[in-house]
Amino acid sequence: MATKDTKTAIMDAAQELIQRRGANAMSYQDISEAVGIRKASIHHHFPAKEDLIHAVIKRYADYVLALMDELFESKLDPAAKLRKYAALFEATLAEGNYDKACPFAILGAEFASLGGAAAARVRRFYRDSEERLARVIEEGREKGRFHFKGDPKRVAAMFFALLEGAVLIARADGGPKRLHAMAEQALKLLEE
Amino acid sequence: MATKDTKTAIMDAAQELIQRRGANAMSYQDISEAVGIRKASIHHHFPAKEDLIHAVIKRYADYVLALMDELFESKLDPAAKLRKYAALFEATLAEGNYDKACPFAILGAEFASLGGAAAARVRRFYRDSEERLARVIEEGREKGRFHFKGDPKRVAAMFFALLEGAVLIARADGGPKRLHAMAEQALKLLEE
DNA sequence: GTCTATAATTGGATAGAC
DNA sequence: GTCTATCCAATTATAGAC
Repeated sequence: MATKDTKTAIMDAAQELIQRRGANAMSYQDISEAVGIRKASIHHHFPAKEDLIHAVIKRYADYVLALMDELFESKLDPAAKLRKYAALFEATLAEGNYDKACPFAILGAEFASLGGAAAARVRRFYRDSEERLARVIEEGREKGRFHFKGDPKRVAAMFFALLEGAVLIARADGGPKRLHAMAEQALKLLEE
Repeated sequence: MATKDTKTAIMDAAQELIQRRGANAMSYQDISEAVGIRKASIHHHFPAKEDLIHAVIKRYADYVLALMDELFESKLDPAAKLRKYAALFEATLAEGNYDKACPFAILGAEFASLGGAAAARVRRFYRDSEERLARVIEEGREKGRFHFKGDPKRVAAMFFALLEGAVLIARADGGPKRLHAMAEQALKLLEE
């Protein structure tokens, strides 16, 4: 197998930098050093920084949403599905130096300085995630595993916001274990 | 009354920029234009950008934590206390162009590029907020208003993460109403 | 305390050779 | 597709006059 092509290597480096420091704190110079090529070469693949950011988050969204589909369409118990979903956030934070967050948590904070295409992608990822979560939560209620009043969509939005917020907070204090505790507490409230 | 002193005006402008765009996307030039002074004058009050960021978040933390103390020590019902607390986040988002978030949600995302003093403040604000919330949540359980299994501290951490995440997500999609719906759903789960 | 002027560096981006 | 060389704007920060 040929070594990873340059375009992919650039996107990988950019994604890591975004997850650790944010898109505003990421420069072509940083990527250049990580990948081992010159700044001008990055511009060949991604003419503007906005193009690179957009490509990275599109790839990430496609990947995560496909993962969610696979997980949520499985035969697992609805509670187990949500636990495995939450574990994805924990796994991200547990990588390397405990300083990687979900890119969409970071970009939510940097929303105002995103280009139009990237901003639309972020918004869409929020909607797509919540929509999928809502189906699992509804399934859980129908099967008698979850007990709550109100719209499953609202519970889904709540659970999603909790995880996105928790990944930022736990990164600053407590790490993956703390993130796990927060998600688990929400699940307990639903299961009660 | 004399007009607002320059130092305060600089901090006000910086805070707004942080809440809208983030600390990394905020420059002395932006502040200079907002306040109507020269860049060099800002350096007289805050020699380095890190000093300014630290001053702004210290002031904000002191303000919010004092507000929380006043609210949480009142005679209100514990559920009403949490609803009023959540309303603070909604009010922030509802200001101006619906694009202001809690500074500590933004700075959680920018955590890696913060100076040591600012990072410590952010961490401390998370802890202080959760500690105060935990007391109200415990009070609610003792009074039979909230029903849940597990540690009140975990519920507090969950509720806090939910609000910090929700303010970022709702800013991108749905606005204050959506933020309200998410907080309300969490309260319903506690009250059930 | 505020200004002008300027330094020193970094950032995103382009032209053109190889 | 990658490189060298370069441009231009922005950014943080300082020196020194008023």
